[in-house]
Amino acid sequence: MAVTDEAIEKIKGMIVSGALRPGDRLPKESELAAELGLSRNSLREAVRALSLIRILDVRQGDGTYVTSLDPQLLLEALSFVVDFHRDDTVLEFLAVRRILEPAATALACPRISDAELDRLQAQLDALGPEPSVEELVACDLEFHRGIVQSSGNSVLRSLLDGLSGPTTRARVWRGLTEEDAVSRTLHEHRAILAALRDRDAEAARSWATVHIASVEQWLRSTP
Amino acid sequence: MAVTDEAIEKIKGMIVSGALRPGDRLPKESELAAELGLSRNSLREAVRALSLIRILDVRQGDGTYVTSLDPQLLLEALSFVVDFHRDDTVLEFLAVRRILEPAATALACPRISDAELDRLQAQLDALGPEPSVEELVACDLEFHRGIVQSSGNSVLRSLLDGLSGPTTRARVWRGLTEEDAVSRTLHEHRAILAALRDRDAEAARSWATVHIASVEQWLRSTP
DNA sequence: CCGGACCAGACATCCGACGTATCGGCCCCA
DNA sequence: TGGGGCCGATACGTCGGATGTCTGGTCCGG
Repeated sequence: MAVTDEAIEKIKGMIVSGALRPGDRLPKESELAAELGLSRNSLREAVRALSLIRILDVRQGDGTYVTSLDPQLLLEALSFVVDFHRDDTVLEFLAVRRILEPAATALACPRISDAELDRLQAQLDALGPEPSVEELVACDLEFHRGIVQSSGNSVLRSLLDGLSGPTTRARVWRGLTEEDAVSRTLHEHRAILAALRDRDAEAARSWATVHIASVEQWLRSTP
Repeated sequence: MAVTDEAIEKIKGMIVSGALRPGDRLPKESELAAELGLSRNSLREAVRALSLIRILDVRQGDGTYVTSLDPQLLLEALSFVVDFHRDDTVLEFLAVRRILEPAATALACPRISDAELDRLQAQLDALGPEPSVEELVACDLEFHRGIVQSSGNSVLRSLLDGLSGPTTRARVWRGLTEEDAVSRTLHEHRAILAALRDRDAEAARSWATVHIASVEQWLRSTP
């Protein structure tokens, strides 16, 4: 195995074993390189790789630190990876969202605060009559994120965040600019909010399912 | 932004835009470095980072290639990331599995082949009366993987694979060595198989839920 | 006491050289 | 002529050192 890969494994080992804990500072590059028995250049490759997936946080002029290792932070890397997927797998991603999102909505039902419901409602109302694709994407993202956030499961939240990042959503909405599709989707958003307000978990779950399924069906019918 | 990060973005852009397609070979390091306007060392850091998450595949003496970009391959990186999570989030991961796994089992119900069912059955039967933790983990992993594989959704498959990798599962099973917990879990495996054989999706889904919930409950009751 | 200049430390980037694995063509030997 | 091994070209792997740039803390003057 290459020395760089060894270094990645060793650093991973130090973190997993607890020798390095979240927030800890690593020895400076030259020392760590000597310690692991490789050159500073090769070590930098390892550090850079771990930095890309948010395991390490390097600050020029300061030092290299272990991140908080929060699920949110780590799964954020998922978003980066998802961006590489080709359009032909968007339906598979949507199918997974169709599983997770209703469940998340049901989980959020008894937990979401009235203030948050008000905020989401206001956000829907703020959308003008002729929204741009960018506005739709941002609104859609914020709406679902707000609900999932209230599910109380940070792994679930990060996963859905990553799976339906800006790229994926933009792909979907780009195809949804037809008038009726947009208005129907926004209507479904309102229905989900109403069910949450009634604390009716089963209705909220069903509306979430219907919402995703309708998007799915729309995508399937238009090549 | 650092030149290396720029390089990562540029290479990502080349792939997402279609200029580089799966299987394509990149220009050699020195050329690509000149093209992107940075040194070979810095470029190597970018390539190494993208290689860690399976976007690129570097072969010494040959060249650097874009991977197949299959969902399976890309989400495989998820497993690496998940390994870093601390034990206190294992319940959140399990909660997500509890959502995904029953759905995957239901999806697999009409699709899984008799041959695959036989294979999984044989594997369960092959487990001795005093299995080691390693054997239990391997068996558990293969059982669920076999079912999820038959769901027909490669994103779902990869996601569950990544979420419940060896590390996570080992953590769970390490706490499950008590006699009755093991036998009960294995019994649930058999029940899931039986439901699949009957092509009873609702029963299969419920057994899968019960299966995960019981593990969850067990973990929750033992600090 | 406060603010700005200064300085040491640590990461960022680059260069050039050498090691090593791979591939493919050339040559030799049946 | 067909096959197999040798060998060099090619490209990644690793290294050491030099220099730039940024950050944080210290020290001094107002």
